[in-house]
Amino acid sequence: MTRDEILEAAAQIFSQKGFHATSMQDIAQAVRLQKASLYHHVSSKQEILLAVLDQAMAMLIARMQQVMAQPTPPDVKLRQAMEAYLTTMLEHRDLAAVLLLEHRSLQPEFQARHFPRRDRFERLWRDLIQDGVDQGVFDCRDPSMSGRALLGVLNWTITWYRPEGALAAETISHLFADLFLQGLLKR
Amino acid sequence: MTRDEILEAAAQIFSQKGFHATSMQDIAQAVRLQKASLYHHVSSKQEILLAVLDQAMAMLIARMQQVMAQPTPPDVKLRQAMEAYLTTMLEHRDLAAVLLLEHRSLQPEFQARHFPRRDRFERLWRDLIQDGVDQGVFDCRDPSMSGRALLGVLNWTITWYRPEGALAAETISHLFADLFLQGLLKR
DNA sequence: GATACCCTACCGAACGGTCGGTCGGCAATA
DNA sequence: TATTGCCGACCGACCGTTCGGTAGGGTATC
Repeated sequence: MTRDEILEAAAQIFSQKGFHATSMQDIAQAVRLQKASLYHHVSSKQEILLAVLDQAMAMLIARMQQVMAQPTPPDVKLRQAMEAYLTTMLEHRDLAAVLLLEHRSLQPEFQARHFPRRDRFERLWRDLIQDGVDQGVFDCRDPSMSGRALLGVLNWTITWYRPEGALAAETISHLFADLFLQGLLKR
Repeated sequence: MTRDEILEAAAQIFSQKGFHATSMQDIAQAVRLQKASLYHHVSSKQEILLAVLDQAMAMLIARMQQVMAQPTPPDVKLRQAMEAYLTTMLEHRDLAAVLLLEHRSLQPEFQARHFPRRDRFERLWRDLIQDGVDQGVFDCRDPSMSGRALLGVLNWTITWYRPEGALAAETISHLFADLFLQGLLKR
């Protein structure tokens, strides 16, 4: 039994029942250990949550920076970023769900460590949109608010997406990208 | 002390700390009662949650049906619906936050009662978009997915909006409506 | 080859504390 | 006298965490 296996199991149960509704007993049972044995690998339940959050952020940041670093036109880059973000999230739904919905269960000292990382990540999106505006490709009154809208569309997906559903992550990301770039109105 | 005051206080604390992190003690303290006294007004903690969810749904449905019932062009109606939804949500942030984020803390029997109502509500949005497509005002490949995107933008607002921020609910709703209808691309 | 030692992984039992919820009774009102 | 609203005391269950101990494999010493 490794620490990573424990984190993975914990993420799965956290994403299903929520952090506070999950007991150390639940996690121990999932990895077929006694709950006392968990403390050989982790120091507290809060530490598990923080580690899961860190893992999720690291994965998303790595995947996004690949896209962001390319010298691509803003509209194409936005499409790529959306696809990268959505596919990564939906491939690791447990991690993503915990990241997006359970961060408020962190104790304050850990939140202080986590929030700056998250803010830096969200700024990537805002900057991407701002670039598009500066280069005359995008037209929008409030780039910061457009960024929030975009993250809303993408993040909310975690609340309704089911892998057995008909649509693949790529398909969804294309539909969302078309909608977000072209708008709903007929032209 | 009335039942409604208890529900209101509970909603506020639920929205702040989450359902499972909130104790009956917390709620009692907020309304300056002893914990035992709460049970004179409500039958269980779960019942409080269900009541709060019901209240939130009822409020949103009432407000939305006013807009939906009008014989207005789909694009205008969509703008109005977005504004109605967002202003109602942000005026009653506690209720809305519990509705959107805590429904999974409901015990299964109560979820079975709640989810159909929520699904019916979400179908209102999808139908509105479908109407727009049928009337040739909207252009979209997958109305159901556009509805999900729209609800994502709107619902996610509850996670970042702070009333002391610069933007009023109406302003935000107008920005989102422009973005959603026209798209981000310059034309 | 036998002995002593240590380390990793694990477990059973128990800790203090908090949880949601119950119960009998008190005081005010009608 | 009956009812309503409230409270103090209490319950069993479960919580996260700690502790002492153990099984087993490696490893250095004799």
